[in-house]
Amino acid sequence: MKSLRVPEATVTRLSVYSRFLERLDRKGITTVSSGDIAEGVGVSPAQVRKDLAYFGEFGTRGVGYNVKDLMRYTQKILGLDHNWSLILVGAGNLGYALCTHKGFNARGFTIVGVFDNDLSKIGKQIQDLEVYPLEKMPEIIEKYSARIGVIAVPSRNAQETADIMVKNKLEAILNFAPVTINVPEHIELRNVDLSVKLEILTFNLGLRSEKNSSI
Amino acid sequence: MKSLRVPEATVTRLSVYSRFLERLDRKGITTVSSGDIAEGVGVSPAQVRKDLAYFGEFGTRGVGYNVKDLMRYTQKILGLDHNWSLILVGAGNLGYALCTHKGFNARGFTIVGVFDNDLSKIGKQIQDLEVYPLEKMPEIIEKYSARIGVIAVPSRNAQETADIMVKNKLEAILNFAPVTINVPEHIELRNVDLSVKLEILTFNLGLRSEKNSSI
DNA sequence: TAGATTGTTAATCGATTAACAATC
DNA sequence: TAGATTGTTAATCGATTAACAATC
Repeated sequence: MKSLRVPEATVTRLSVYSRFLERLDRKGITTVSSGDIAEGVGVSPAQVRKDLAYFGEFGTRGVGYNVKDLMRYTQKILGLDHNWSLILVGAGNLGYALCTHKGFNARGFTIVGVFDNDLSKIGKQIQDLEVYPLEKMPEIIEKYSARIGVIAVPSRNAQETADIMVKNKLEAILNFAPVTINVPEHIELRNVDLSVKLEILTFNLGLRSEKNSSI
Repeated sequence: MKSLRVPEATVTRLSVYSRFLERLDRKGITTVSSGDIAEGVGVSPAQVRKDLAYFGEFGTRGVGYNVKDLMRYTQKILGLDHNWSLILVGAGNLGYALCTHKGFNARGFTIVGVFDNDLSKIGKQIQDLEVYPLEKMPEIIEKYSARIGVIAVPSRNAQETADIMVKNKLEAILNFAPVTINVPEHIELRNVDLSVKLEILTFNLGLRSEKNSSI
């Protein structure tokens, strides 16, 4: 597996390809072409081949790709060939939702600890997890070798939560709070903002209304 | 407000600027420079000015931008100057979570109807919303002039749900199911995949381990 | 006026696409 | 072999950045 600068968009698409391949595999389909994948996920065939080319040669000229093999390759590339333990901070509505969300487990992500400093939440049970105070974080991280933290606290507490995660040696953070947080260079940080995509929709609906009204 | 091809990344950043400006406004700060915004949200000052330039001239040379004004401009551009009614299909864990999520309301999005075809879910109460059967969708869309639908059903039901939304004249769809769905050209569609960003993190952590092991 | 910061142009950078030789 | 599809190069396209004139 080559190791060079891969566009983040490529990694995102790889994740989509991976899911598509899983579906084909479940259907019992054994071979796909870049064109099939492209059509299935809504990109160009050249894009599919180029994305894969960052990581190696997985196909057979004149034939296409073996579904099961390519599926496993993409999963391996994305790090989905083994389980990941997640630490989650914030036992509010969003935190609760993320804990009960089955999509994470399906991709090999397991939330192994939920933390909150709100006394009214500590001790509560979320499925088979008990909400712990933040002090218990190091212990759980150690126990499950967790490397990734998920922030599901209100915006005003997001930065301090990130700081604690960094102090506790987590290496990557997924932030659901709609606020910019700062972490040292060596920490991987990504934000998921649940309403940004909605705002893109409303932006586009707005553009559309303008066009109509100007006719 | 000019109407030209605006990069989607610009719209996404605009949403981030908007939130940052709201925060400054709450703090009572009245003026910002592109450099301040850039530092606050982690982009370059040129990027900030360029993004704003798609929509007009909002600043004063030598001075900067008026926080309150720019905040309102960005909100208006994003369509956040008025409320949007959302229809949600899928009353499972994710659907429940989205209904109880306060972040939507904070940005002017109100879920006005929750639908599911699962008999065990119909009639249930999610906060002040009752889960209705899908047949009731046209009525609710009409009543609240909803234009946007949110898909929170399992992947296998996502396409049919989208089809129903299209048939019911919704104009935009936000899809939380991790599957590619097809809609007519004139429908705005965006996907939110809760684990894609996690996979980018695991991809990067994987790259890192490789580097370390190759030392 | 001097200092600061915008708005905008031109240069750079990077990603996507088209095209085709390689090859099954 | 003929047909098909990959892997890869070169061309295109688009977005970001640097730089600076405009101007408060």
